[in-house]
Amino acid sequence: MPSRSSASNPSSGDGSGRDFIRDLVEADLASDRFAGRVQTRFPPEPNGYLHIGHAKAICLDFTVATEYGGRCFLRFDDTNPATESPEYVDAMVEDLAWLGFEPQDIRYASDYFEQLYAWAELLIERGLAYIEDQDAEAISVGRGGFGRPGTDSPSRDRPIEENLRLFREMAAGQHPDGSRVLRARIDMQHENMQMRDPVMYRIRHEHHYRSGDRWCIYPTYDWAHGQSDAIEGVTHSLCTLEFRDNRTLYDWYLDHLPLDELGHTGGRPYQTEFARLELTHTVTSKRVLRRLVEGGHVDGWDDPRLPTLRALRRRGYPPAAIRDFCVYIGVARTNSRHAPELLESFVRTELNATAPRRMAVLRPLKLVITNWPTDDDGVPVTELREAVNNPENPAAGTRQVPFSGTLWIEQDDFRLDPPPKYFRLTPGREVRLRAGYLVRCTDAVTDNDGNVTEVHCTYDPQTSGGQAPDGRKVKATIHWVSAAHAVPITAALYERLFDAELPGDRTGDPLDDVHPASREIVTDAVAEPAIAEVAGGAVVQFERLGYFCTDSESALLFHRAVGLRDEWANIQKRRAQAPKQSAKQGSERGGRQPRREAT
RNA sequence: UCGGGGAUGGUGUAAUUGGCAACACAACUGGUUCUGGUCCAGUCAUUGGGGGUUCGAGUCCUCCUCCCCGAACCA
Repeated sequence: MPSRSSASNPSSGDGSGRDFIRDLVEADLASDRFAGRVQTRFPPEPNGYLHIGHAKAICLDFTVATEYGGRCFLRFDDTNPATESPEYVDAMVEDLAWLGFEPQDIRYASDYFEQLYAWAELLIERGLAYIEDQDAEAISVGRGGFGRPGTDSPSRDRPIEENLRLFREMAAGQHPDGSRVLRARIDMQHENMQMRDPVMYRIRHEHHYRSGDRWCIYPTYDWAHGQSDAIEGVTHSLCTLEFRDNRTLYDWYLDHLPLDELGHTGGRPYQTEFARLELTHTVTSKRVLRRLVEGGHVDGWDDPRLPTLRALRRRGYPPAAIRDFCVYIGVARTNSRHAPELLESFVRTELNATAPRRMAVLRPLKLVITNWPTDDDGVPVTELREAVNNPENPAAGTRQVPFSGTLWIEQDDFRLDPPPKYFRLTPGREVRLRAGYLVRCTDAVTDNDGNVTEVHCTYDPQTSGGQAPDGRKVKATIHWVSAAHAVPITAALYERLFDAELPGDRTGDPLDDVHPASREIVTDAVAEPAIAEVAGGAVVQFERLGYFCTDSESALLFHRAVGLRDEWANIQKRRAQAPKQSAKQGSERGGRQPRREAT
């Protein structure tokens, strides 16, 4: 797995660093199609927040450009004033920077409205566009359907002069919303629905966050996108698979425009499609995300359970992990859905190397060392233990952790009646306290209900280095926090927001699959004193528990980014389902097919 | 129904373009270890189905099956 994190060799699963898009770019370079230029763009509509799905497109657009010495612009595809706003523009710029990409320039499709308008008049003059009087429904009917040709609109043969006059009237605000549109005059019988006289302009008497009230007609996506690419000098216009059919139209528009006037060297841009990134148990649809936020299912657009980039940031996912993930999954023309675990594995890989270690106890159980020394006043001695900050990185140094006779340990780390393969503390057994001593459990105190309230141990003063002089071994090392020095913290533990692999697949509404207990707030957790030095937004590893990110607004609130791999949890899981499995096989008599864990 | 795209293990991505099916995630086995973490070693697919061409097919031909996208004045 070393190739995974070596940024020098971006790979697509096989470590080759090649894919069909890079093949195309290299072929174009070899044939000098664009006079040696490579230029891409990331073109979001500013109507929502960037999410993990965008991250893949961003990584592709930017890395393809930079790998070949080209450039990549951020372009806001702001052609629909009804849905867009400057807040989203700012958020996208910010999130893009956080992800680690810097566009050579920031552009706006709205800056091209004049040019688009001029070109539209040109197409009208050439008889390639006309003003349509029919309403949206009539247009839809006239378009026909799959396997059914469309029919020409009565407006289709309107004289050029009249088209020009009406178009100018539309632009001048003389016609109400929805009364007319400008359509390209292509082919109502075309087998590709996109080519059946697509709409180029619609009337919207609406304020645009950038162009203000200059316009009351706005270009559609298809009429704006390829032309914006051409204006900017884009060479490779990368987009997702569902735009495949739009490509024919993209080319048609560009073929009928005087692009030479733009002055770019090399040929005109062309579109290539790749599969978008989808994750199981996850939803990226803006509509659904909005319902989650507005319906109070999550705390906001940066709730750590969401797939938005700001949520991942708040949760503690390092941008490098997201980038590595995007490079790793590669680009293909096959729709695919990845399990979030894969992303998590990149998060662990990154954080394992970088996150400082600390000790914290989520569910405290009191452990008393009965032979711990006291001073002359009978107060238990406090000793400073030296703990390694990151075993993966010696340069991270060490820190002092106060140790004394009364400690908090994890409830999970003690059992009165240990199940098989349980290595942790139990009466009579000796374990190691991390960075401390070997301790042996002598007995435990229980309350009236039989719950363990306190564990008694003796420590071996000879084992300060963590090893016993006589060479005896222990099977477990557990973490702890000195009770007298404990800093109270709050931890937020997350499960996936949706328990269904494909949210909404069952009932049609993804919200029906919202996991009711996707977040657990642990309020009585404690941590070692050094936790206070951790800056907001920083990520630490709580040893044996996982990676936790401090909330930027609340210093002692920790979001768990991801847990550690947990073999003990797997053993318990297997044990829990084992009886079920054998019962099932017994009753089925031939059907083996060992049941796979569905997660 | 028409057009477009696609199908390789539990999952995802590869395969020098007709030549030993590779890498990773997950899982499992063992080793190392002051984190049941990390690390190391190992196990886990004859490529959707049928037929054909070939010394040789994941790759070429053919028939079939299944999946995704497309009929906004959204992008």
